[in-house]
Amino acid sequence: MPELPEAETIKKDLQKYIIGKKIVGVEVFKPKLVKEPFLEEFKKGVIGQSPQKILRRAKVLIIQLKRGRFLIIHLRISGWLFYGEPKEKSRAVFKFSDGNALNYMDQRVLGELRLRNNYSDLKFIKNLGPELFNLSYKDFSEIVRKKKTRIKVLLMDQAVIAGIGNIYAQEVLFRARISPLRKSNTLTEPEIKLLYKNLIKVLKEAVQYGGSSIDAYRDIQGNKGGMEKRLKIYGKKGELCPECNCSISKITVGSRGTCFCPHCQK
DNA sequence: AATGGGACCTGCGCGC
DNA sequence: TGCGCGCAGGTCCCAT
Repeated sequence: MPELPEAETIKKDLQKYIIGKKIVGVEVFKPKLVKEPFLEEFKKGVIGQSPQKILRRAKVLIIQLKRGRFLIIHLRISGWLFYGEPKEKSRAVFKFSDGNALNYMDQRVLGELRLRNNYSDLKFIKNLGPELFNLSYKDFSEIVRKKKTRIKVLLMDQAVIAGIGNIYAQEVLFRARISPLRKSNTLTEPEIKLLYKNLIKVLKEAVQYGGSSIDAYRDIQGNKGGMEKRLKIYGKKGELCPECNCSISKITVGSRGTCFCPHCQK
């Protein structure tokens, strides 16, 4: 679910709500979520700990604890966090000494919880390319001109640029008027410029509006994001294109559903 | 090397 | 009303 803007929203919320508080209890209702160490050791290691700092790398949340330990939360597709009363559908609950709980919510149970001494050698961290907001136009342009893969697949390749997923890839391509099927190395200089500009603009806009709540995603207080109302193409198959009034198409690109306007996006 | 499909899971909405 | 199917924000693994 969460792409960069949703993860960034959660990061800011966590900074506001859990820094310095003490974890006094942990319950895990879906043991499969805990990838390491073994469940009992995970619980023992987390209890008594206190979040010092919240980090984000791409779509992954990293909670820095004391004594050089890190609680790593990968939300995958349907994960989100809720701070408050323990919730009925929680997959895991971290109880704090102030009586509140950080609930790990995840309809599809595809997420991951890990307790480790480091995070940089985890596969889904170490293989990441540069963060989108740290990527210069020069570097972006070089990547796009060099690669032959379809542009949408490239945008979603975390080893190339970290943080973009299926919602924002579609959204950015629509705004840049580029077909998701175009081979990366066929983009012209003005197209690459427009794409870069929109990448930064749309993702910043999404952070500003607290991410997109298409289905499950909520912020830490359980509120919807504001960005889904501003999406122009994602999930709008059969609706009218806001630019040209043509019907919006849906195809599969990189084995993911992809909406686009065949008239506007060339 | 790059690409495509399936697996991992649950639950929703749709059509019959 | 009930059931089966397709589909969903990510990532990894395998076959080609």
